[in-house]
Amino acid sequence: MPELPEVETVARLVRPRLLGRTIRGVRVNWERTLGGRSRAAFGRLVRGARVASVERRAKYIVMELERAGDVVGFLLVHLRMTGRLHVDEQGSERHAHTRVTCTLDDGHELRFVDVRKFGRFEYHHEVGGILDRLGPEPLEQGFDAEWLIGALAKKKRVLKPLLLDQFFLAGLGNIYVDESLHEARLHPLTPAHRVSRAKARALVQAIRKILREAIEREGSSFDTFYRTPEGQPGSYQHQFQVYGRGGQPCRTCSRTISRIVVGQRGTHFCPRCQPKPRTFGQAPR
DNA sequence: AGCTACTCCTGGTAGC
DNA sequence: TGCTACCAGGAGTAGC
Repeated sequence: MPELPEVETVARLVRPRLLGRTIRGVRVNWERTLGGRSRAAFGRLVRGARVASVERRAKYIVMELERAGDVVGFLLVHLRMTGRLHVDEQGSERHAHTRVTCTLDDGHELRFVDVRKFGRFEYHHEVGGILDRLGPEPLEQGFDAEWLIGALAKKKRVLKPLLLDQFFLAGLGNIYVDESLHEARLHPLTPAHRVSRAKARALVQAIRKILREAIEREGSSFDTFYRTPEGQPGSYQHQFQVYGRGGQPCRTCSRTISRIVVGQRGTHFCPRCQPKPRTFGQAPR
């Protein structure tokens, strides 16, 4: 699933191909991808606009659109499970699951391909209302041990769903939460307010390290879905310590990795490296 | 506040 | 071989 490292990789690769390009035409093959706007309205808003910037915020790719030098709106792209962005030559073979196509003024097309149709390719006049509500970026300044210690103390939720919550912390998904919790040696069911200061510090370091390494390897590609816009798979999946490794030995201690379900999500951890905190699972006394 | 369940989707695969 | 049933899951929502 595309998470922060995959989305960052996509943004970096499409940016130089889109900056300064003007969108000449739009074709929509699956209207729901537009997030509620009609094909006609979407086409009207986007046609003739020029791409002024391509950035990533959380798991969104955000493109500023301008007309006559003024920013008039944004394309907000979310890959969800299986979304991919391609910039291909016009007339080149089109992927069967292409949902939205924007023809550009340089003979290329921006194509949004998405097998499972969960992804979104939306136009918004403003994005502040959406993006400002999200939690901090894990690789930027607002995310540090001091912040996390304070934030965890206020929450009674368990770590796994809390770290998946984009309003708490932006960008993590199922893979990198499991990997980060293993790296920090924290059990996924640990209540947030019971995480020690030392463990919170370890978690900050773990998240930053894992995301940086994953970006360096251009993300993870363990199935046929995620590819970089160059068509290349990422390679971080070879570094997985726990994700998708239920029943296999832990690479740290050789104990068998457990797979449980937490909040409808497959959750992988090492019972020895990530022991349960003392007081739960036992009868209160 | 925070939990569960449900929805959106389709390709892959297990089981027969 | 061909069929059915089930699974994966990010995010939004409803209900408790």
